[in-house]
Amino acid sequence: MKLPSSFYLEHDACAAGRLLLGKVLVTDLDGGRTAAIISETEAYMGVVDRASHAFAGKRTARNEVMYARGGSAYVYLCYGIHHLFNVVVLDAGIPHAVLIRAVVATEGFAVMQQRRPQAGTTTGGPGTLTQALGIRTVHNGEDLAGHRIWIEDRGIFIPDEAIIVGPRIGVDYAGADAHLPYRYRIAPSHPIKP
DNA sequence: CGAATGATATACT
DNA sequence: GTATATCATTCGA
Repeated sequence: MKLPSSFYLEHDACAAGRLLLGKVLVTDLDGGRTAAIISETEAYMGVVDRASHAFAGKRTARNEVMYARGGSAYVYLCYGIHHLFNVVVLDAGIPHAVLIRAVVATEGFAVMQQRRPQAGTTTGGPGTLTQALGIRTVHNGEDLAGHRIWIEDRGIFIPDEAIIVGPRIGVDYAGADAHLPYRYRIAPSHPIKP
C-alpha cells in the first residue's frame, strides 16, 4: 500500500508528478487522520529550472530539504499565508521536487471541517489542501516513510488519456521556463473511484 | 481586480 | 545587523 522509498528515488520530478496522480496522500497529525486522492501536481526539475527554488544550485536554509534524499517532504510558507507541500525525489544532492497542487478528500471530513471552518469549497488549491490535511512548516523535512505523512497506492489507475498536461501556475518570474509542460492534472471528466 | 500577510532572500550599512 | 522587495496564493468585492 504505502509507496516504497524506491518510488521516490527512481523517478525524476516529471515522472513522479505523472505517477502521483491517483495516489492517496494520508496524514495522521493533531486532531486525527485524513486522506485525499492527488488530482493535480507540478514538477520542479532541479538546478536547470528557473521556476525552482533550487535553480542554479541555490542552497538556503529554506530549500535545504530539496537536496535531501527522495521521499522527504518540502513544506514552506508562501505569500505569508499559505503552506505548500512538495515531495522531494531522486537521490540526495539532486533537488527535484513535485508540488501537490490539488487533491480530492476521501477520509476525515470532520477533521478537515474543523481545521478549515470557513471552507466554502473543498480543497481547491495548493494552499488550502495543506490546511485541510493539517500540514504546516513544522513538517518540513518529514520522512514520507514515517507514520505522520505518507502516500499510498490504492490501485487507482489513471490512463494517459485522462491526464491534462499544461504550463505551471504562478511562476511568471521564471521567464521561458514558465511555459514548460510540467503541470499534470486528472481530467475533470475522468471518474475517480473511492 | 486587489488587498492581505509574514517569512525569506538579498543588498546594503 | 538592518532595510526592502519579493513571493510555487486565496478570498472577497
